[in-house]
Amino acid sequence: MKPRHVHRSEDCRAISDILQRVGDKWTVLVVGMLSDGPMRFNELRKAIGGISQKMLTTTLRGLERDGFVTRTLYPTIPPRVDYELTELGHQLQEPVNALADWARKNTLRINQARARYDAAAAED
Amino acid sequence: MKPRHVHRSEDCRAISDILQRVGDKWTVLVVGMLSDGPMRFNELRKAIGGISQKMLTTTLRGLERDGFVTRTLYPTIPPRVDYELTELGHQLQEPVNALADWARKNTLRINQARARYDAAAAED
DNA sequence: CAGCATCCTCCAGGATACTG
DNA sequence: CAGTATCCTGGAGGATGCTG
Repeated sequence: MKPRHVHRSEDCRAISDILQRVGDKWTVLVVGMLSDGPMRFNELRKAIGGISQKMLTTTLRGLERDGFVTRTLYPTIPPRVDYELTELGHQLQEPVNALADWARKNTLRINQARARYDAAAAED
Repeated sequence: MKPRHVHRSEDCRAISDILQRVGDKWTVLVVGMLSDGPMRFNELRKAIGGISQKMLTTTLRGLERDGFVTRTLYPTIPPRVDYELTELGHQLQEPVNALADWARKNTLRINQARARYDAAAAED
């Protein structure tokens, strides 16, 4: 008696939750950048490009809170802080990359659908 | 010479885009509900529960525009409108479900990490 | 029934300035 | 260098009322 599908409302809400967690503007960018190894704050900032310092801090704190990233402070002068993916953080990348692959493969179809829809909407 | 990883900024932005597209509050709920077959507007509304009529409309229009859903109007009185997943819409579910599975498996670890983080933050 | 129009609230996220 | 503190804006999303 396996559950028929994933369509029960509660299940879908759990899905929605994680997608929203990971679907904000910067989270996957940050995680992606960290997948090769630890990085420092401003190193991340430069590598990502376009992220405000406030949002980088916020995003990193969130990732740290959820156990995706560790923060290591070296109390030198000037201070140095390394961010590194945890095991959980690395695992997260697999399903995210699966979605990314799908996205890459279907970007064209989606854009075509959009163009068609917009053209149809414009002609009346 | 395969691309080393998916960490190029542009790639990650594409990922981020699709995740934001699908990571809004209602999209996956609607898609999930439609995966068994076509549904009418208010049928969806009731099944999902908690969604405002405005957001259901908005979400469905977005899904239609991107080619994930078709809208069929039966000009009866009163009118009847069926929404149905396209092939593309069905395909989308696979990677989304993969992420959902991951989320289900790791919800406990995440919640534990959060509890730990919050406890540590509270004690000073 | 399946919506559009309108108004309102809240917060993600940016800009800027300051600090240990 | 790696942040915190403030202020501000746009847009996601809800509530309500009206209509073909």
